[in-house]
Amino acid sequence: MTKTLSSAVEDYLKTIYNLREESHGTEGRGEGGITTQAVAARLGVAAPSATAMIKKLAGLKLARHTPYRGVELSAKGEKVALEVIRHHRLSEAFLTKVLGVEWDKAHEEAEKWEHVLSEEVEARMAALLGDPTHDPHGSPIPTLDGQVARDSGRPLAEIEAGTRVVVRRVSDEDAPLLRHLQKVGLVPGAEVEVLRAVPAEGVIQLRIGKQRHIVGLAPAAAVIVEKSEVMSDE
Amino acid sequence: MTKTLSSAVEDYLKTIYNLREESHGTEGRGEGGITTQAVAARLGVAAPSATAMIKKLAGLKLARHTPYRGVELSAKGEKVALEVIRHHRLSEAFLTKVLGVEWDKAHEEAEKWEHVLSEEVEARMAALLGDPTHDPHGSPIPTLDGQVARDSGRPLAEIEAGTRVVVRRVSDEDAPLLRHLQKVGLVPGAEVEVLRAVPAEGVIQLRIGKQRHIVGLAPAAAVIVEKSEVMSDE
DNA sequence: CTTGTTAATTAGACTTATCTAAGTTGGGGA
DNA sequence: TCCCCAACTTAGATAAGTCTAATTAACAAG
Repeated sequence: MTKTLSSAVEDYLKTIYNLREESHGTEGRGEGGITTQAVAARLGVAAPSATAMIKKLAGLKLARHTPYRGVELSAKGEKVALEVIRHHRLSEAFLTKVLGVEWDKAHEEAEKWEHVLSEEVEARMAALLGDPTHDPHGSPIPTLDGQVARDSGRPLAEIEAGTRVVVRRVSDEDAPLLRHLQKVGLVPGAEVEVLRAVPAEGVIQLRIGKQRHIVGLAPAAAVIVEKSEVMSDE
Repeated sequence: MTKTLSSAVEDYLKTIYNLREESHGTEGRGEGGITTQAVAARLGVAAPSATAMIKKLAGLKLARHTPYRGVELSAKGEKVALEVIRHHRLSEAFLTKVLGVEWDKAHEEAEKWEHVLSEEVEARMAALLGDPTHDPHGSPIPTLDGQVARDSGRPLAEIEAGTRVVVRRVSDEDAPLLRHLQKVGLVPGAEVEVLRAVPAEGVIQLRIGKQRHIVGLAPAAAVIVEKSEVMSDE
């Protein structure tokens, strides 16, 4: 019944899930769901490859496909996607916390680990880490039964000047970007004040901790923050 | 230059290397090297699949192939094989020591891990484990520069009655066998006395530690032991 | 309501690794 | 020496996943 799925299938499911999450601020979605080209671009494959795989996923009842309209995961597909994402994020946490791998390298390593973790090893990793709820980049780790903490927050790039915020999570896709963010201190938990936005230059001025930094809008869009008026429980 | 090799290629190289090691007590070797069918059998593939891959390895200069005569690794092929085996045995050690995975399950997990470990993660695992020289089954872990401690020893099945030996290593291929060996205490380091061989019944009587056991010749062939007259340095 | 552009799909080919079925080859036994 | 058989290789097919080139669909702009 639980036939083993190929890594390729797992990668597509994960990608479609992630794109759906991200696109709640619209982009890359038709009404049917996620765009073929968005999937292809994220995975670095040609569009026809994505079409072919999407049709395969539909055949496996892991997704629904409306030709020319987009793709959407079925409940079954979402379940598999969440398992893969759990493996990925647990691996990232394990790689950084236990093995001391750098932040920016953990993602690509986890990209490989996520496909080879048995349920048993996954459970042991989780236990060893104390059942973490978030990975090192601040993304929530789905639970065994598929629950995902849905964090609120907005991209740092959209915050009005004069606001004080705290960093919740950063995108883990881009290693050079990640190194930059780490260097300036834009890591989960950091306290930040938006001093001034300079749209003409495409940059914003920030106070990060006690330091002042100027960062571009692109990196700032990859940083999800939350207002820090109320001293929250963290 | 260092083009990435497929898992399949890595598996064949590892298998040819392992068969060569084991066949120093002859079997499965033609003079040219390792037999096609030995490779096919070990990997669980049909003979033509092995032929095809062996020809591919020869084309990649990873092995020499004399048709109808057998295959032998080149220096380059052996180097790759040793890297894969290092990954495999480090993973076994890591899985049992750090994650607490059972002896008999570690092998199949490592079978997957060996193909996804980056050099960096490998190094960190090795450091965390204190640069172990042997895996949990007693097999030597090749060093980074390709040195392998060549342990002496003979199969327990061939030891004369009345001899006292110490277990050096056991084959890691077969999980049920491994569980059996663990149950009776035939693990690396165990002290054993061969009490009597009963060839007619295909069994031998042993004293393992303070317990007496009767084990079959098949399991006994998978256990490599060394005479323990001289109290060695371990 | 036609048209043009962009996205999506189909068509057809290639790669890797596998299989079964059908030849070959090498070496031992009569 | 000849023959036979097991082992090996060749031939041809299949399955996954990818690609480029060509076609088709959606839809916004005239």
